[in-house]
Amino acid sequence: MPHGAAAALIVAVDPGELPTERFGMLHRLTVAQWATVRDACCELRVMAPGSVFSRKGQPLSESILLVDGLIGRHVANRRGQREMVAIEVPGDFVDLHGMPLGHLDHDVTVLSESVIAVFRHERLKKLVDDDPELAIALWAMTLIDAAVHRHWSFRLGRLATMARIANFLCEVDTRLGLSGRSDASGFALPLTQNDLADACGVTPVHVNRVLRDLREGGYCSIRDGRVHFIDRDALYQVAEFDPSYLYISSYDL
Amino acid sequence: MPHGAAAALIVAVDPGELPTERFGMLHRLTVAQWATVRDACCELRVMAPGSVFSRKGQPLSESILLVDGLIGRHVANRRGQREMVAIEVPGDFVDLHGMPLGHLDHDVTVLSESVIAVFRHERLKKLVDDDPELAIALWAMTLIDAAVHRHWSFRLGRLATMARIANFLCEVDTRLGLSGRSDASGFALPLTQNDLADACGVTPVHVNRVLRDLREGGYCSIRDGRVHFIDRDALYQVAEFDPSYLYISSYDL
DNA sequence: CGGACTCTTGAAATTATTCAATCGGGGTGG
DNA sequence: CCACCCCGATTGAATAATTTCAAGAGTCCG
Repeated sequence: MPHGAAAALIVAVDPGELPTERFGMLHRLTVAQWATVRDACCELRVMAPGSVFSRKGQPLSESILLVDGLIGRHVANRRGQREMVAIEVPGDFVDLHGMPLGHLDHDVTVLSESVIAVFRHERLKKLVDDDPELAIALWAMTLIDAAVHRHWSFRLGRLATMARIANFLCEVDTRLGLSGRSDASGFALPLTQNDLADACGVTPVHVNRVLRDLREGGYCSIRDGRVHFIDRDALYQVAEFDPSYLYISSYDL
Repeated sequence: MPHGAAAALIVAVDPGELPTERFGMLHRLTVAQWATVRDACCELRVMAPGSVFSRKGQPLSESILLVDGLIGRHVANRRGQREMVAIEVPGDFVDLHGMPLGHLDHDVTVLSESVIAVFRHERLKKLVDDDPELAIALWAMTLIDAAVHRHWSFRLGRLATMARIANFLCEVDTRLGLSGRSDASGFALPLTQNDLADACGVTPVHVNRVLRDLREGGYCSIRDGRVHFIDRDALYQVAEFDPSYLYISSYDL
């Protein structure tokens, strides 16, 4: 398969493989709500990195939950300028907003090999029609998404590049931590410097230099698709990271 | 009253003054839905510019709809750095997301004298519990909010400053146009250059220079709190503005 | 081995910020 | 009533941050 192609489902998996335990942002649902939602899943798929799950404007009839891996959402203009406007970690609904809206304003791209759970809109619609509490819970999950967007605007508009990249890393660390995918030594982050540049609104060359500064400044280093903390507290400090926008305290942990 | 103080309700108005006709984003509701929502309004208020409607973290029991004026939402950190992460125009629900979430991750500030309609969460909750279609419609309105956030991330991350400021102006023009508040000559925009700087992630000094470039480049000028088009098409061009992210085509006009 | 992609570094050019100063209008206190 | 003050707008000059252009090294893969 040619590199960078808009590839393709690798393999379909039995939806029974979907964890019965909540993980990540799914902790916002009660145990009963997750059981209800989980039952509505029609399919599990494994997707290859580089594949495009859906494109801006395309009519949608299903939404997906990320079970494992990393997915990005990108806004692009005609000139091919691309900005990553969101990154999804396990436990996130990637495009639940496609259900009320019908189509998306951005592309959805698989950043690293991912397992996704597919939900047909008609079944989700029935769930929320029948259960106003569940509707509010799912609504709230999309609203946290929006809160993260706001934080990204703040990060892009007001933080200097070192703080900006550090802040991005802290967010991913914190969100991955919600599903046990981060520990005191660091976390897996299989992104290229190009991806980081897309997410942080700078050029790849500049990302490279700032990562060196973070490394030489004793904050963290990135090697082999993994962030290694050198001084985690210092990193959070230089990032000016305050996780309150993630609304984690209101999770049902 | 001291200048810049966190002031104050000017006057309460009879909720009967709330228009029976839909305006702006409210066109996304059906006529019947708007009648239902409108009935749930408990109060109309006029607020002075500079007053803070609500602050990050503060528990909320009501949400507001902007009827007239301009309202900004700001994210700030401890160091006092402030970024405007959203601007609200008439017809927008300013903090509907406060209902499912309970508190906000940002401040809500009145940018110019505004009329707001107040809705108690308990009444909104009852509306959405009783009417799944209305719930989805309100949900979708908050999702368009998120789509605008994504566009702001794109704008901040990928557009050069002139395109960035122009793009901001085009967005406000388009959104104000939905309630007849913009015409071929321009539109009222009672913001300071400082506000523009907050919204576009640059310094006020730089905003000033770029506004001069826009003026001398024959795009638009800002005088007396009003944007005057010199060449509206050229402005939209230099802004690389594509309004699809506003989901206007799916309005019930 | 060739090709594609990623990471890395240097140097020059460009963009944006910072610091400093001026100007004008609107409102305030004397 | 008027001098004063604050704020917003404006400009210049020096400094700092970032991009652009160019080149080279390492790696993976067919």
